[in-house]
Amino acid sequence: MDKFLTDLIDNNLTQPGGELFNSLVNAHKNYEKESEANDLGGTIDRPSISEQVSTRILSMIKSGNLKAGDKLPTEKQMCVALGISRPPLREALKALTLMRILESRQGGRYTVTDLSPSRLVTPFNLFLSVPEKDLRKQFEARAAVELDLVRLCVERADDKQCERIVSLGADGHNFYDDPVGFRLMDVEFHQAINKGADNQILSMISEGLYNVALDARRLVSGNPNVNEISAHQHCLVAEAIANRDSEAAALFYCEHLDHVLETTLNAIHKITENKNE
Amino acid sequence: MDKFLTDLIDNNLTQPGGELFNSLVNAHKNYEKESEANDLGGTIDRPSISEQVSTRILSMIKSGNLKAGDKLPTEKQMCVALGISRPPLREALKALTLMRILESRQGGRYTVTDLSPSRLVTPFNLFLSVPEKDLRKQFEARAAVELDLVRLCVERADDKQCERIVSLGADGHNFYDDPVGFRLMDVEFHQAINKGADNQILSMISEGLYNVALDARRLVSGNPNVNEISAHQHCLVAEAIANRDSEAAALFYCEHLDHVLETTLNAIHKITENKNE
DNA sequence: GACAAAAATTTGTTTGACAAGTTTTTATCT
DNA sequence: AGATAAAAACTTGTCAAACAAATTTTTGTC
Repeated sequence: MDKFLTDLIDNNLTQPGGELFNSLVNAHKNYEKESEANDLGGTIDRPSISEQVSTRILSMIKSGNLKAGDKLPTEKQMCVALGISRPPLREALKALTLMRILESRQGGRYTVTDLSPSRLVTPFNLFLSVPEKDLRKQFEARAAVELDLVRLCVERADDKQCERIVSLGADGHNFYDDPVGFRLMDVEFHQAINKGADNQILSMISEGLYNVALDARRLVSGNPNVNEISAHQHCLVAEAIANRDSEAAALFYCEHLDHVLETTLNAIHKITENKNE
Repeated sequence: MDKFLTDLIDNNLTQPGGELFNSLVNAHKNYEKESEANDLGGTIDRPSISEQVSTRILSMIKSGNLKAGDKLPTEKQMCVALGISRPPLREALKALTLMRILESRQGGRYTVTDLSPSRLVTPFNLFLSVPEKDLRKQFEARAAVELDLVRLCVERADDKQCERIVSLGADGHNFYDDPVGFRLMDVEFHQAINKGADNQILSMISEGLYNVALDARRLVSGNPNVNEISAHQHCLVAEAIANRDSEAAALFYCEHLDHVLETTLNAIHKITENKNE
């Protein structure tokens, strides 16, 4: 654990921001001199300590000095190592916590999360939060991303992954009357396809879009008929993937998206009608 | 400005997390009673104040109560409005600052950034911009999104928009030796296509991916030969769009992406070779 | 040696203070 | 009266010390 502290202070000096952090360690005590020492016209907008620390920790994760599951030293230790006080350090730590890069519990220590894409999507769906008016465009975007994921899945998934997709598709028939169960299965099904496609970036985007649409989906998943059709379409997609038929898989998936969109729009219309009564 | 404070406290109660925040406003003063009042088995892992505040502000941005460019009240005002002390509030504020959602200057106030995808993606190119293996996947994702944008553009762009795309494509020939100018033109060209496609969600994703790749692109855009080929491909794409030939446009765009990917990979290889010397 | 209670440790929060930069006000001069 | 510069007020950035709440470690007992 001591190793972390030394790394935190003086490692990766070649990386951008390294020299900046060195000046940080010397703190602001000799700050009057810094202005003339830093005469290379560099940092006009001196970043705050919390920013420097958080980018520092991020760069340690990037360079592999800090891996998923690692425990950080205590706040006190980091404070004395960096020569700063607790509030700025905590600001940096909490910033990384909000980004789902670190986790903390009162009494315990800060730990690095698994850094899985599903965890890191959170900020992405910030600008994906769109009113239901744009539901069609939302599904247009999903079609672009997810159809490509399906095609990639056909191309790359191994037999084991195909099996899982088929089995998840078949599972859907058991959840016609169980909205929560059906949604959970649905998530699993889509994630299995994403995993088979083996492109984290696209998966991340897909998950973000999926989560945005999830509120609306809650409206329709209570309908057994809708679920039955969805389950059937899942099976068709799964079969096509297992048969390595890219075109068919994309086609069936497209139909599935259309179906979900239509039923969602219907549900929204019904609700707005009821409201107007 | 007063409006913000009232909104911050008691708006959007229907949103998830709303009731949680209400209990926050009442603070921990009557915390002993909360345990029996909160008997519905709810929050076992009580999120920290800073987390609650930051998600609160985020939800205000999502719901439109807080728009780009808005100034926040002072820390003091927010503290008394929420009934919390400065450090937790600052932790929340700095977390959003690190995510490029807020900006702050010493002495000034916190302001909401323009919330552009290029800004919000910055903290994340940490994870995406690293190894060249991921570069291919990155371009795979771009292909999925941008090819669809091109197809939509062919479908929806009016004549005026087509003209602009063609003219921007032709402009490229003037910037073979001007890396900065060429990149600016490149951005305009892509944005013109995005605008013609008329799907904000896909445009945002595309812009985000584009900006992630921008660091790498800086490496190659200094090469006049590369720029010449790119400009030529732009023209082909623009022509196809103007002719409403969806297939051709997608094909040429695909070639363009391949070309950029290849030249970028070459540039990276050269750099790593030089490092090993 | 296993288990429960107590102590020490650690994060979460509060209060108060000062430094550094920005904005507003005030005073002065033309 | 209006423009300009100095000064005051304000705001964010940082530090310090303290306590509350939860966890981990130690200790004591059986």
